[in-house]
Amino acid sequence: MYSILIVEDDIIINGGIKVYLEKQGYETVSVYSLNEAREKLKKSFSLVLLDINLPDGSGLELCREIRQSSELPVIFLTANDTEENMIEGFKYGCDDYISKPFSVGVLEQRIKAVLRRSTVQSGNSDIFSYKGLTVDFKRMSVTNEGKPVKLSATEFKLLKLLIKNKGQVLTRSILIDRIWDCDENYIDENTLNVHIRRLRQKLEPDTKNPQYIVTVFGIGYTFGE
Amino acid sequence: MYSILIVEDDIIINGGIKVYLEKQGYETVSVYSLNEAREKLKKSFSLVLLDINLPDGSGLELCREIRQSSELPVIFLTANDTEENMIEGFKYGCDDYISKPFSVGVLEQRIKAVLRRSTVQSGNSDIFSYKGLTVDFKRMSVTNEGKPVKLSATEFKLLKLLIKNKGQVLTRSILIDRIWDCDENYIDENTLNVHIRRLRQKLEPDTKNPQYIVTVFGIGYTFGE
DNA sequence: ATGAAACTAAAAGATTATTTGAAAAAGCGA
DNA sequence: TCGCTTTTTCAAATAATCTTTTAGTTTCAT
Repeated sequence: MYSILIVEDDIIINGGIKVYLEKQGYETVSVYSLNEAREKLKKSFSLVLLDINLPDGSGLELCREIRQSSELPVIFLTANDTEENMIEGFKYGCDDYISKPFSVGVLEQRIKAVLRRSTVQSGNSDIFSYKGLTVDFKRMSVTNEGKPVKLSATEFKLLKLLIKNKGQVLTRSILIDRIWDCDENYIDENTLNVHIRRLRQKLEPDTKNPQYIVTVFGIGYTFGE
Repeated sequence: MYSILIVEDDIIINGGIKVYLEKQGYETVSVYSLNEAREKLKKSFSLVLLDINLPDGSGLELCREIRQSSELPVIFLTANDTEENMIEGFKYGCDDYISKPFSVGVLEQRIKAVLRRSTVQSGNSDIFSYKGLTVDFKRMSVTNEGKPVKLSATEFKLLKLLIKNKGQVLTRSILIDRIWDCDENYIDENTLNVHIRRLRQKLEPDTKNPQYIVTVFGIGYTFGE
């Protein structure tokens, strides 16, 4: 369950976003000023929607404060080009911005995308799990549907690379580069394919329909989805 | 922190640029040939300074390769009018060129300008959305009305090209040039039509009335409106 | 109404992935 | 170190998927 803080002084817009997002299954909290936002931010959220122009200051300010202590994703709501330029100029680490007026559908897409990215980044934890698969990077152990799985060093490296870049498609050449320390004497692409195959045999319940290691035809592989 | 790849076979010039830019706070990597550049480009850079005449080929060649997968800004270093003319035919949104001999100060100004332009133009994120369509260029994923859509490599390339040039009409010959490595053995225009058709089948709610990929009769295609 | 341009559908052609098996290399314990 | 096991690599056959061509149909501008 994701929780979203909506910081927007326009009551109509704020309410509109709130109603829509809640209908989509998000938890939301609406505030209308920087100070209220600061207060609420003592609790934790998955994401902040942040207006730039607020009655008691600029959203940019708040974004900077947030960045000082966390990686909480921020999406700015901008009213015009000037504000967009401000964002560019300030280079505050915002994750995205969206220009008013916007359709709630588009907003939701952006939110999803940002959340997806941010949960990927949180992949610096030592233990990863997805569906029946659990990988402990520190202990280098993998379990699938509760059962331990033995992987070779290369297989583990490959799986780790895919997981750490979950959501992104990794081309074969990138995978090869990263697994076989850059410019080792040339490695055949098929070698990679074979390693993928063995990983699949060990992990996938149905090899013909992989849910973990997915082929992107003509490009490479990606984890999940 | 910006990182700049310097591709220039003249050791003196290359070194001079490197020293100056590093003093200005840029990270730089120097290479002296196309092949070295290709190797380094597996890592990411903010900008490429690219000589035209290189021992193992033309910088234009490399630029084209870069363009196939990204909008990484390129500034050409040209030695004479002939080279400048060659570039004109080549130019793309975020490219620029500078004629030798140049002062490093001028070079830095250009670099700043290009970087500014590229971060503004390339927009706020890798995510594009319009009506029900969302394209995540980094993830290479597309969703339509919330549902994921699987595109082939060519289809994705085509869609990306149209979206990145939203607002202008792309002629068939330009599309073909950019998608099929320029002077591949001649590609039939109908091939392109067929790819467009498949994209439409996958994306358009009503194929007869396309809202995303719009035909401009007698000329080519354009994205949206 | 006409010819040129664009679209469609389906088959042929070309690429790219997967699978398999076997040889080479690397690890490992005695 | 030797022989054994495991892992990795490569090559070739098969399978899956994508691309291009062809040919017929529709749409468009004049």
